[in-house]
Amino acid sequence: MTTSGGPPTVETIAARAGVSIASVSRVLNGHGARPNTVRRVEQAAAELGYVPNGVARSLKGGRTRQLTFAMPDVGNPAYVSMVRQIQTVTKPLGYRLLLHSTDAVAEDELAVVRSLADRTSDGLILCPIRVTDAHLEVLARAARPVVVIGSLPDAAAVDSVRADSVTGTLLAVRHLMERGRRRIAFINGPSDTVPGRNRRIGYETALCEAGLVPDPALTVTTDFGIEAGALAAHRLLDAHPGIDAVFCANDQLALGAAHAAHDRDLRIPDDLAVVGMDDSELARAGHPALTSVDLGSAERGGIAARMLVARLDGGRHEVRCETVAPRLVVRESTTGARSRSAGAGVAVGVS
Amino acid sequence: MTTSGGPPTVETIAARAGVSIASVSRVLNGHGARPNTVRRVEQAAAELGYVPNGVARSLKGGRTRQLTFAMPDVGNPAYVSMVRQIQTVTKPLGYRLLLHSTDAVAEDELAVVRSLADRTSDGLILCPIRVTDAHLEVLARAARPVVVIGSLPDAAAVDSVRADSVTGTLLAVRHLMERGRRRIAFINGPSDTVPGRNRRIGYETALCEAGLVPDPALTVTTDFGIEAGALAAHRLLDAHPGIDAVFCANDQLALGAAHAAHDRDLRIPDDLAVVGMDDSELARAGHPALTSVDLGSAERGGIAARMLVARLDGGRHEVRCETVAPRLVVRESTTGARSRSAGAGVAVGVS
DNA sequence: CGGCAAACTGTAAACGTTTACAGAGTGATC
DNA sequence: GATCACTCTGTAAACGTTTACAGTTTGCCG
Repeated sequence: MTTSGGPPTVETIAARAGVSIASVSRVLNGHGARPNTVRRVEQAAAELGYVPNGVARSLKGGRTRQLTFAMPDVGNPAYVSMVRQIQTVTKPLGYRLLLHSTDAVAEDELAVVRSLADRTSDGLILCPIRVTDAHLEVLARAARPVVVIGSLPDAAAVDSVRADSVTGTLLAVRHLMERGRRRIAFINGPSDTVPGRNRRIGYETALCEAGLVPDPALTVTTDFGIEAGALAAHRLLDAHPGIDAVFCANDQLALGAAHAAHDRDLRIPDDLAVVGMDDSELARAGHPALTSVDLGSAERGGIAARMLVARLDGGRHEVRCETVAPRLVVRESTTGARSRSAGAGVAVGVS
Repeated sequence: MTTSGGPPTVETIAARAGVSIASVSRVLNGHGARPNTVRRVEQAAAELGYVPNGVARSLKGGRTRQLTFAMPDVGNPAYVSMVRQIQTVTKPLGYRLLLHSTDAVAEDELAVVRSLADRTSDGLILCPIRVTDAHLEVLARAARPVVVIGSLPDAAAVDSVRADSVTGTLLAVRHLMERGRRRIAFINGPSDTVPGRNRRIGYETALCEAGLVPDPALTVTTDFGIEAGALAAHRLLDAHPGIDAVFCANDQLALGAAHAAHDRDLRIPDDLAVVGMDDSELARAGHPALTSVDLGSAERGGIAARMLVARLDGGRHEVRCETVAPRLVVRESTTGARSRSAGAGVAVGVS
């Protein structure tokens, strides 16, 4: 029996309205009750400012209406886009979002999947930095539904939605070649990841299909960041002054490369064309604005959220794997046209 | 009695270990137990992969170890900085973070404070867009501790941490005047907010203390955004070609102003100096890099998190209100010096 | 060996809500 | 008036964990 010291409970309301706790629950949840019972319960609840205890509801109902989004670093604009879209999908359905930064630590990714067993979250959307055997094992035994944003082996019985970095990179490098570029360098991010490898595949494929032989000296690998991109570009331009374009693994690196070009009095794109990836706000920040590959971060977030909600709604459908097609958003860093609508860009996609 | 269909419970472990459910709880929570009891319980728990139900723990223990962070828009880099710092403080203490975007809707802000009454969150950090009487009323009756990031009236019995937009704006405008600028325009963001008003106060104060009379025509108000900043700058420069500097309410607006200057073949900073606010990554994205006021977003997030945790640890101390001092990070958009470390900047603060 | 204190253990209740099920009430039909 | 079907209501139990309290066990000391 509750004491009078804490917030009102169904028992407090029942006593005040002169009905049972079951009637209180029925009235407040819209089940059958006589008009007189409804009136008395609603009046008592309003007078006492009764708010049902959500934890107790979760325990009895077997779900919390909370979803977890686990990603490497919320500071990365791609994940911010996903957060926004996940909330756009799930908030109207009454879900709350728990945010979990794994700090790109694989063990933390495993731990968050395992923590589903404590029942405080109804489901999980996970962006792993890479997928190991350990990932596949904990995912197979996850206590609640999981959707992975990223590539999974075909045998993995987990819903997933992924980007297509290969095609995105192909779009970018082809675009550069259509514009006459022949000495195209590549500044890759961390490459011991699926996207890192796919970018390299796309880069080399685009060169090969144009009859060019990829020169390993024109590829450098670095951590993400504006300064890191500038350093990498300086290194490339020091060693290979003839480079006429550079494709970068994200917009931060591309901005850094653009800064390096400016420092060397190279005009963009006349002397050096620059392409980024992710089409974040950073792509529109510089001058000229960056041509950038939009990998559909927000779209992936939205699809993942809808997949997860479908699973939670009792869906027992086949394992789903969707790929979001990339788009090349063309701006002045490759076209050179200067106008008042500098940041808008023209999108080129695969359809 | 639990059925055998769901995950193992304390009762399942107790039956397997041949002890009571109380002994299971005691062993797994490190309370007194005989070695033999410990061994049998731990073995049974390990064999069955037992994970305690977090929701049941929360109900019995009266707390969830979840904190809510409510802010207008996670897409704003200032709030991303806060999220990261809040997690840095709270995650090692075992707290999970619920993220709530209010979409700058005041009624949603009120609703999230009220939702504390459902007990699913132990506390709240709230970034209101403005503080109305309704805010003060729901905050006064909040069912769990709240810390506000923003300015509150002195009479509000709520912990808070705020920026000092007045001083930050003073720093920026003084810096421009120290560099000989006399026609300083001001592109403000939404001004029906406390920060919006404080920026205007700081701008006008700085001009007055230099013996200048603020010209209302040199101040425009706009929504945030790169494109919005460019439009505002074009309007200002069309009407007042003699402007030699522009101070902007955030880095997006400042980038837009810089684009407008480039479009008009105005050199930065020779013809037009530009200063932004927030010192986000955007400030380092353009060329030249922006001088920007760092209002200490991350620091405010960290302080708010520590205030909230102190309250949750039973603290009954006086209401706290802290102000984070701003710093001016000086870069090439006002100094003009071009170098290889283009994005680093030099910080000027109040100490 | 007996007494005492400390440690351990199991039973019952609590946390707050929802709902199955049995019983009571009501209205319609024969 | 009796019967049947439907609606409403209250009691008890469930959800899974923690812990107060009474009883039992163990070890030490005289």
